[in-house]
Amino acid sequence: MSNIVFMGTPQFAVPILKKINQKYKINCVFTQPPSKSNRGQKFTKSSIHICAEELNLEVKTPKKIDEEFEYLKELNLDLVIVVAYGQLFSKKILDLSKRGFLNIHASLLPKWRGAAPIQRSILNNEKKTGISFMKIDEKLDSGPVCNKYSIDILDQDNAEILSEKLSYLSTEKILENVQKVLDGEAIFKEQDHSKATYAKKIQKIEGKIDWNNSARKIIAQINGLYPKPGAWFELNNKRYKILKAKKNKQSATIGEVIDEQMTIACGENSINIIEIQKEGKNPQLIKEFLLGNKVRKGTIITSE
RNA sequence: CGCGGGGUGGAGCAGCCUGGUAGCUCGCAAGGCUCAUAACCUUGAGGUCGGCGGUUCAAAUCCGUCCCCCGCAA
Repeated sequence: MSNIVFMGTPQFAVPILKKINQKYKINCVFTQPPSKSNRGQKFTKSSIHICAEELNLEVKTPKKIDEEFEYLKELNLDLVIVVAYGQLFSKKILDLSKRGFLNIHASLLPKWRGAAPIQRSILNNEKKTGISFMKIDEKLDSGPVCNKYSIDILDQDNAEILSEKLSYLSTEKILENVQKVLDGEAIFKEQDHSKATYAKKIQKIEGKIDWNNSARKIIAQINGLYPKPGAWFELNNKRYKILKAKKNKQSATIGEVIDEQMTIACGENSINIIEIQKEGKNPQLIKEFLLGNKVRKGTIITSE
C-alpha cells in the first residue's frame, strides 16, 4: 500500500480527487484554508475541502505548507498528487516524497505556466490547449513532463466549459499516470525552458470591454473570463456583464447599438449578445432582458 | 457587523419617493385576417404584489422583522 497525499483547491480538482479516491487510499487532502469571502464576508471552504469531507478524508489547510513538514515526514510519502493547489513548494518539502510531487497543469507546457492557463488560452484565441502531467520542482510549473494530452478549443468554449473538459480529460488519464509513477516507469522529460510563457492571474479590470477592439477579441474576452470575473461594460452607471455573445458582420460607429436586439458595434465587426447580466440581477437571455430593459437602437456605449 | 441592487399573473419589467379601481413588453388560450406565418387584429384566462407583524378609514406603496436571489469589494 502506497502512502499518497492529494493537494488541490478549486472545482477543477474535484473530479480528479474523486477518481483517485476510487482506486487508492489517500492519507490526507491538503487544500487552501477557508477564507472570508463573498457577500457578508463569510468563511468559505474550498471545493476540494468540501469534497474531501464528503469522502471522509482527513483535511489539512496550512497557510504555508512548511507548517506541516513534520506531519508529511511522518507519513513516509510515496507520492503527492497536486492539482491547482495554489502554493509553491520548497526543496525541503519536495524531498519528502519518494516518487516526487506529480502535478496536473491545465496547459501544454512549457506554454502557459502559472495561475490562469485556461483563461489565457481562450483570451489569446488559441486553437488548442490541454493538460500536462509533470513533476514539480521549486520553480513555477517548470518541472519535467511525463505526458501531455491536447484538446481543441472550439468557438463556443468558454473558460468554464473548457475547464470542465480539461478536468474530465484529467480524470480519464490520472490513474494510469499515477500507477506508472508509483511503479517508477514514468519517463519525465525536461521542458524546453526557452519556449516558456506565463499565464498571469486574471485581474478584474481585464473584464472591462474596450469597444475599439475587434469583435473577435471581445468575444475571446467574454469567453475567456466566463463566468468570473466576466466581461462587462457600463451604461447609465450600471454594470452589464456579457455572458455569451457571437460575432456579427455588421459594423457601425464603435460602441453603437445597431438594432433592437442589442447588437453592438466593435472596432471591427460587431457582436450579438446572447446572454447578459445586469448588476444585481440574474443572468438573462437577451430576449428576456430586452422585454423589460429598453436599450434603444442608436445608443452609444462608451468604453470610459 | 465590508458596500449595494432586487423579490409584483408563466417570463422579463414599471408602479413605491408624493398610500386610495394592478400596468407594460412577451408567453398562453380562443376567435378573426391571410395562400401562409414567428406577422397583424379582437377577446380571454391567470396575481395572497416573498413571509409575518405594525401604522392607517385605506398598504404593492410607510415602519419593524424574517426568508430567498444577485452585483461589487476582499
